[in-house]
Amino acid sequence: MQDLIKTMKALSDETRLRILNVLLERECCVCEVMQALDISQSRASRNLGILEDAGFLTAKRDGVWTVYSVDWQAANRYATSLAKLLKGSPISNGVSAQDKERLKHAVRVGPAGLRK
Amino acid sequence: MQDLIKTMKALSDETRLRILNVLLERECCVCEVMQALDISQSRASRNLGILEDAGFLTAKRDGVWTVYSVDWQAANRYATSLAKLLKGSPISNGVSAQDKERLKHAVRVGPAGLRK
DNA sequence: AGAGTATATGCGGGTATGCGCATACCCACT
DNA sequence: AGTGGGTATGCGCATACCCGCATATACTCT
Repeated sequence: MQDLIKTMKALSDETRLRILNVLLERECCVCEVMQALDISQSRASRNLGILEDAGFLTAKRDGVWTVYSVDWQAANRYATSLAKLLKGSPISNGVSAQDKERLKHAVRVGPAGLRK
Repeated sequence: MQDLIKTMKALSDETRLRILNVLLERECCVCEVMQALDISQSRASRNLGILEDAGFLTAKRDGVWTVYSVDWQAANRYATSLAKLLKGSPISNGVSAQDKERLKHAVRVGPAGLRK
């Protein structure tokens, strides 16, 4: 579940969505991204790093440049797994299983009702 | 693009993913969710509201209870649009279009290089 | 109307996030 | 080795987020 959260967090920022949008066009080094989005160098670098850490991008060194490109395979994996989630397949996870177990015994009374 | 960000933000929280997971099982009122996840009432209510605002849930009043259920149609819409995004279809948006335009003129030089 | 219960929300505090600035790091070239 | 340019990162600040507590609101029943 933590991986899924990291994935979603990576996609819930405008800068990073714009980066992804640009990288879908073609692979870029940091300085190209900063020019395309008209943002600072540290901002570009950091957000590229976050997207890479989340698994959406791969980085390769090309001399002085670090070239980032979309990891299509991983992106597809995320897309399909998320689609599956939203179409009804529940999260297979320890915590989630506990939740569902407790749900079986849950009744329509709130905190006050339970206090009795 | 702001909608997409809101959608992703809604999914980037453990509590909300657990709620979604439980609601995929069956529709629930607030007090059932708080029991299933063993969380406080305000926490359950607030996060249910966030998921509803993002479009994943619909709420209907049933007497004292507010019953939340997954909006399958909307969820499917999100799933497919995200899948499309990750499979290469760029974001159609004013800002993103500007970015791509600037990308055409971007070159492999950084801030120092541009200063010259 | 009044009491009781379920849900929503204002408020304050702790934590996480995103950014710019400055600087460290890394690589190529001389 | 030293210099220059591209990239990563520590730090501090402003802001956003999440939560619990207390309270307000909504609904039902007597």
